[in-house]
Order: sequence, then C-alpha cells, then structure tokens
Amino acid sequence: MESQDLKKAGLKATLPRLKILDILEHSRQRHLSAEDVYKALLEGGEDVGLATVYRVLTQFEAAGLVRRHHFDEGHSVFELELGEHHDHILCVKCGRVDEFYDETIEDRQQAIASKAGYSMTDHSLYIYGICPACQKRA
Amino acid sequence: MESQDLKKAGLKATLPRLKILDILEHSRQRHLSAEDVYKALLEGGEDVGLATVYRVLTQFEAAGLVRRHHFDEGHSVFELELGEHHDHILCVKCGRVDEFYDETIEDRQQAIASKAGYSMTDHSLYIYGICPACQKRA
DNA sequence: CATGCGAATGCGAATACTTCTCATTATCCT
DNA sequence: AGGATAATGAGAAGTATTCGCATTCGCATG
Repeated sequence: MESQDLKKAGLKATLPRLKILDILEHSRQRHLSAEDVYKALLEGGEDVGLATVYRVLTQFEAAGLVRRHHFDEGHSVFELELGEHHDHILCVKCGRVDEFYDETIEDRQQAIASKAGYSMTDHSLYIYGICPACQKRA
Repeated sequence: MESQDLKKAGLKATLPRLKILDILEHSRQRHLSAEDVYKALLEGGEDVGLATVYRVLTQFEAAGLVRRHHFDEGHSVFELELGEHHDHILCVKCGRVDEFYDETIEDRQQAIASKAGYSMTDHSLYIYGICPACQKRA
C-alpha cells in the first residue's frame, strides 16, 4: 500500500498521484518525461490531465520522491528518488541512459565549491558519448 | 576587423552577425540568453529580429564560436568559445556564475566513460550553491 | 457510513522559449 | 555594378509547461 508513502510525504493519497507513482515504479525506463507518464496513464485507461501530471511531478520533486533532470533535450525527465545519488552518462545517438557514481568526483566538487567560497547545495553532471551498441552499428 | 573571423568560420559577414559577435565580446556578463542579446541589440539601436538572434547563435554554436549551456532555468545561455574548456558553479540565490577547471574531474570522466564502453563526446557539469555574498546576506 | 470543507483535478487558455515560412533584402563573386 | 544565392525580419507555428477556475474527491468528523 503506497498511499502511506504519499501521506508520509505530506500529500493526500489521490488516484492520480497513486497511479503516477505506480508508473514511475514499474516503467521499463527509469527516466520519464511528463509526456511519457501521461501516455502511460492513457494507455492504462486512466483519465488524468496533462496539467495534473506536471503538477504531481513537481510536488513529488518538492517532497523528495522524484528527481528532475535536464538532459540536453529541451524537456525535463523524472526519476524515482531511491536515496542513492548518482550521475548520468547518455548516448547521443540512441538516447540510452546509464548511471554511475564516483567518489573522487564527488569529493572534488565539494572541494571546488569550498575553495570558491560557495556552500554547495546540488550539482548535475552529464557525460555525453556514443554507447557501445551505437559504436558497433556505425 | 572581425569579419575575418566569421569568414574563417564559413559564415558571411552580415551586419546582424557582426553585431551579435560584438555584444558577446563586450558584454558585462559572459553568459547571455538569446533574449539578453536581443535586448542589447535594441538598446544599441539595431533593427534585428529575435528569430535572427536565435538563428545566428545556433550557427555560431555549430561553427564553434560560442558554447550553449542549459543552466537549470529553462532557457539556453550562450558564451563565447575561447578555447579553454571550463565548468560552472552557479549561485541559486542571485544567479552569479563562476567558472572552474579541474584536471582530476576531467580525467575521471574520461575513465568512467571508457569503463562504460562509451566514446565520450562531451560533458556538462554544474555545481549549484550559495555564493559568498548571498551567505553573508542571509 | 453520511456529510462537508478544503484541497486536488481536468480542461482549456495562457505563457515562455524557440523554430519555421516566406517575401524582401543584403552579401559577395565576377 | 549586376546577379545568384544566402540571410533577414515579421509573424505564425510549435513545444514544453503553467495558470485559472468550476467541479470533484479525500478524509476527518459526527
């Protein structure tokens, strides 16, 4: 029963929110755009408006349930927040997304921010390249 | 005479292109949005359309004259390409932008891409935080 | 378990940013 | 200078996202 999760986050357990959470949890891809979520809802026979999808995803982000990314595509993508931080490496040919975590980079970032006098609140690191499959295909 | 620079880049030396290049070179801020450039043109008494600004900036990017960034603001910002690669650290309060370069991070990124089997083409790293001035102000 | 209040939703209109279309104009080669 | 060709300006069109508001739903209460 996920409605507990929502209540814990200070959100009413409404049908749209439960459905969207479900899609984020059980979708093939971990990274979904608002449009992706909307289409998944329609395919599931749900009658949810696109505006609600945007609203709910934004609320989920504020509540720390999902993370919003800006890949170089012109729209936001959302990913369930599972606690473990990671960065992304993306294929510029096929759009494949992989994840990684590197302690050294994390440490250096913190050091750079400190040296510049900043108190670091967040960071985003995307590596772009051509994935193994697309290299073979070329 | 900068028209040589444009010709070298394979672009005709038109008035809008010269003016935009000039703005990018002499603006207070290194990082400008299309709208910023457009406003600067109008203030300079130039009669250039916003569509042209977008077109020219995109061409400049393709020609390697400028670099396009996607800070978490929903629009693109452009910066003159001066050869030396660097990453950015941004203040989430006042929008200040600083630059840095870290050899260790650059190397690690390359290593991570290789390990994942990717051939790296590019990367973007933004550190978000609160700048010294905004920390004092709080 | 019926009921009411406030919060959440769906819809379409509105906004922000960017690109496209096309008639007009400017650039550059000769 | 003249003409082929590419570039421009203006506004329409296209995406991505948010807003406004009447209606509906969740949930604490009786």
